[in-house]
Amino acid sequence: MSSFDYLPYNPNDSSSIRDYAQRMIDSSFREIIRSADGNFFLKDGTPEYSVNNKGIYGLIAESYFHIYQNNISKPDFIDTGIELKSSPLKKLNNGKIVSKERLVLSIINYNDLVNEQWDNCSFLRKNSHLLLIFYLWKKDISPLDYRIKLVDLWRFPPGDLKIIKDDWVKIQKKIKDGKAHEISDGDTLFLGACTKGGRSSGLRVQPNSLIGAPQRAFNIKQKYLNFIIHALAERWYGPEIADKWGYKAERIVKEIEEYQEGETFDELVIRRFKKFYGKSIAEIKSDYGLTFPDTSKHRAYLISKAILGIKQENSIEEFEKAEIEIKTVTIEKNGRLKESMSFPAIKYKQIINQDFEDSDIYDILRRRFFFVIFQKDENKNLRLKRVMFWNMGADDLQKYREIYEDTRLKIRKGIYDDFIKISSGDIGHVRPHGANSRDLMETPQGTFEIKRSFWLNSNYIRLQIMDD
DNA sequence: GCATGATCATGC
DNA sequence: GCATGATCATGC
Repeated sequence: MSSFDYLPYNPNDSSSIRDYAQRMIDSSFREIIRSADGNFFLKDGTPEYSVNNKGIYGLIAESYFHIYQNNISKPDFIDTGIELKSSPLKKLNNGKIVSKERLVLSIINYNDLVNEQWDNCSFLRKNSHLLLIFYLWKKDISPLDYRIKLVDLWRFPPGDLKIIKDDWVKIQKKIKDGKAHEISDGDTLFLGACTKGGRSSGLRVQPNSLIGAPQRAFNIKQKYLNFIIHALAERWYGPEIADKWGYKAERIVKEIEEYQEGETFDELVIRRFKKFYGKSIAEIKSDYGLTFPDTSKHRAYLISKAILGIKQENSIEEFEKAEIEIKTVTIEKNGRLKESMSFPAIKYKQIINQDFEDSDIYDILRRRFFFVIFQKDENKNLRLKRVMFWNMGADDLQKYREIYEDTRLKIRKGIYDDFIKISSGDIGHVRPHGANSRDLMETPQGTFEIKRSFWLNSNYIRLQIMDD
C-alpha cells in the first residue's frame, strides 16, 4: 500500500497521470472546481478570489492533482519528472484555433545558469517532459469559464531539442559575457528568454557585469506552440478536425544527421544557400523549374523554399516555429541600398493605447530576420549575393522606442503631417504605406488618414548587412 | 477586397 | 541622388 491511496491517479505512472488529466477536456475551470469533493481547491471557498491572477490556472490544475504550488525548481510530478503547464488557445476569425501566448517555463537564475552543462541543466531537468493543458481563451468572459480543450503529455522531438540546445547555449553565452541585459527574443529560434515580472519586479544581478538585468524566464515561442497544438489535436480529435488546430508545415532538416559536426541551424541554412551565391533569379528558377514572374514580391520566399527543399505549397516549419521574418534586400549595382524596409500599416486607433512593448511593431522588431540579399548586375538582373540571419540589437530597439513614442504622441494629438522622416532619424521613419493614396484608415479623431507604416531606414539596413 | 511585402515615380 | 509619396503584386 502506497501513501498515495487518496489520489485519483497513480503518481508513479505517466499514463495514469495523462488519463486522469484528460478527463478535464471539455470542462471549464469552474466546472472542475464544482466537481471537486470540497476538500481541495480555493482555500476560502470563493473561486473568483484570484481570477485576475494568471496563476490561477496552474493553481486549479495543480489542485486537481493535489499538488500544492511551489516555486522549487523541480518538476511538478516529482516521481515521473513531469512538469504541468497550462496555456491559452484563441480562435481566429477563420475558425482556426491557435496559441494565444508563448509558453513561459522556468525563471532563469543568471548566476546558476553560467555554471550549468546542457546535459544536466535545470531547464532540461524541469521541462523535458511536460503535461500540457490548453484551454480556449475568450474575450469578455470570466477566466473560470474558459474551457479546457487539449490535454496531453509532450516531449520535444530530437530535431527540435537540438535547436533548443543551441538556443540554450546562446543564452548562456550572453549571460557569461555579462550581457544578460541585452538578451532579445530574436537571438534564438525556439527557446526564448522573455522578461517576466515586468519593470516593477526590479533588476537582478548578473555575473560578469555590474549592470542590472530584468528577470527573465525561458519560454517556448508562441508560433512553436501551434505545431504542438496540431500534433496533440491530431491524437485527440483525429487528422480531419486537427486541420483547424494549429499549424503543420515541412521541415528543412528531416534527419538530425544532416547537421555537420558542431553546426547550428543557422549555419546549416546558410551552407545550403552558398551554392547559389552569384546566381541570377532566372538561373535559380530554372534549376528548380519554378515559374513565378520575376516581378513577384515574395520571390525571396519562393526561392528560399526551393533551395531549402520545401515544397512550394508548404511553409517552412523551423522558420514558422522560430517566428523568423524573411525579407528581401536589394542592393544596387554600385553597392547602395535604394529601398527602406516597410512593415504593416499603423492602426491609428489602436496605437494610442499601446505601450511600445505591446505594439505590433515591437512584436516584429524583436524577432529574428532572414535577409535574402540580391544585387543588381550590369544588365539589372538580380543575383543572389548572400543570405544572413539578423536581429535588432537591444540598444537599437530602444532607439526605435523613441520613434514609436513620437508617432504615438502625434497620432494622439491628431497631427498627421509631421512624423519622423528618413532624414531626421538614423534607424527608422514613418511614411505612407497603402495600396494608393485613397487607401485610408480611421483615426482616433474620427477622421480618415492615408495608411502609413513604420520603416527601417535603408542606410541602417546597409550597415547591418555590412557588419556581418 | 484587404493586408502586406516590395518597389516605382516624382520633385527638389 | 535622395527623400518622400504612391502604387504594384500576391495570397488569403
